[in-house]
Amino acid sequence: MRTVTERADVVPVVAEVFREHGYDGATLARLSAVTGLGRGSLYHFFPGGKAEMAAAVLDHIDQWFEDEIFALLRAEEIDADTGLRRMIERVDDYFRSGGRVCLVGAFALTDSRDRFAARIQGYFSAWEEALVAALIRQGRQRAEAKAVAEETLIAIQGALVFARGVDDAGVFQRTCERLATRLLRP
Amino acid sequence: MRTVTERADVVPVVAEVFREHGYDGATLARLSAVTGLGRGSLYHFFPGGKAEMAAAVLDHIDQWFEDEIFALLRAEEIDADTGLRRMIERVDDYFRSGGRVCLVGAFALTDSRDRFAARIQGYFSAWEEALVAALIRQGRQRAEAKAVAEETLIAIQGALVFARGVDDAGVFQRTCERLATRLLRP
DNA sequence: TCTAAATTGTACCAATCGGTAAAAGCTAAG
DNA sequence: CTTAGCTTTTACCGATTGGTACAATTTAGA
Repeated sequence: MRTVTERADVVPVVAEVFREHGYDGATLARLSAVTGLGRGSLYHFFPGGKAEMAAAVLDHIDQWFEDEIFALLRAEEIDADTGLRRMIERVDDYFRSGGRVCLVGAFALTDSRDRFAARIQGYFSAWEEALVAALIRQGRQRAEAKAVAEETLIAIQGALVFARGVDDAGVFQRTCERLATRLLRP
Repeated sequence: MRTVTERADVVPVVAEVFREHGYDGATLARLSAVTGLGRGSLYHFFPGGKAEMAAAVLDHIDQWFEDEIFALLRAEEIDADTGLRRMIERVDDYFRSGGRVCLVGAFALTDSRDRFAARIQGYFSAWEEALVAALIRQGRQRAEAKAVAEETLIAIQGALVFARGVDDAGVFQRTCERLATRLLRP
């Protein structure tokens, strides 16, 4: 091991601070405390400060979804239904059945959206396009596929907000079940 | 007029600051600037400071939805379908077709939820219950009504997040149209 | 018009904000 | 063992944070 701490190691833990507190609520003091790194070390890894940390977190999330979900939906060697079923499973797992919030969705709601507009838009668009591809491979018309994909992403984001609002994990699980019956061909 | 400025006058303008910037992003400097009131005046109307302002805003929103939407859904003298149609119209109007965000939803996503958990939960529950009442009056089974109501609130919240994320007002309008066909009896 | 209360402006507070500089410590290659 | 470069610590910066105290002002009722 060349270094005790690597930038790659600190990104996921920094991500949870942004996820739970939002951009403004993620103070350097908290980021420092939770990573165990002093301000100096933090600025060594992220010379751009808070903004660069948040950008790195968004890139990290993008990459995770690309590898674990989008690729699955696009892969020709995987049955479309199988890909869609796995997407739902992994999404349910990733968001801990609604116990975890979508960092990108949370950023989209406040004025932190303006700062990271391109990354936020990229996340949603990439997901939507991958979903459309799978739905078309399933045999659907492009128009129907686009509508279903949009509905799906809306349901996931909405379920995360609603589940947190009423503090009920059941909301997200019921949504995942509904999505399964709506997405999978009978 | 007894006073030039009343607490009731400042709540709506303060609300927009919380809506656009979130709880942490709504600084006293901004609240003071946008209301035209100095810190002293702000603390005269809201001795509890920022937390009391946010609480007042949440109460104000609660009241608006109660008067303009929930009452409509519960009123026995109004046809259930009519009430549901008007709800969709007023929601579309209130959220400016997705150009405006749900303050309660935004609060639910960060740790500001803990501070205002009861009010946030109350907002969502009241809406859901009013919706269920209208759907039952429409002739649906309670179980189906609950499922449709939950789906509806999820769709609204999700559409607001998604619309802002991809910066496309069309998202919210399409969602409203979908809701109309799903909620109204043919 | 006088007075008491409601309202506002000014000045201030400690704490924390994001960010910086540079010395000190550590690691791995030569 | 030296050295060069990565990493961390420590101390610090000015600006801004939420909040307070209180005098000055305005208002409404007698």
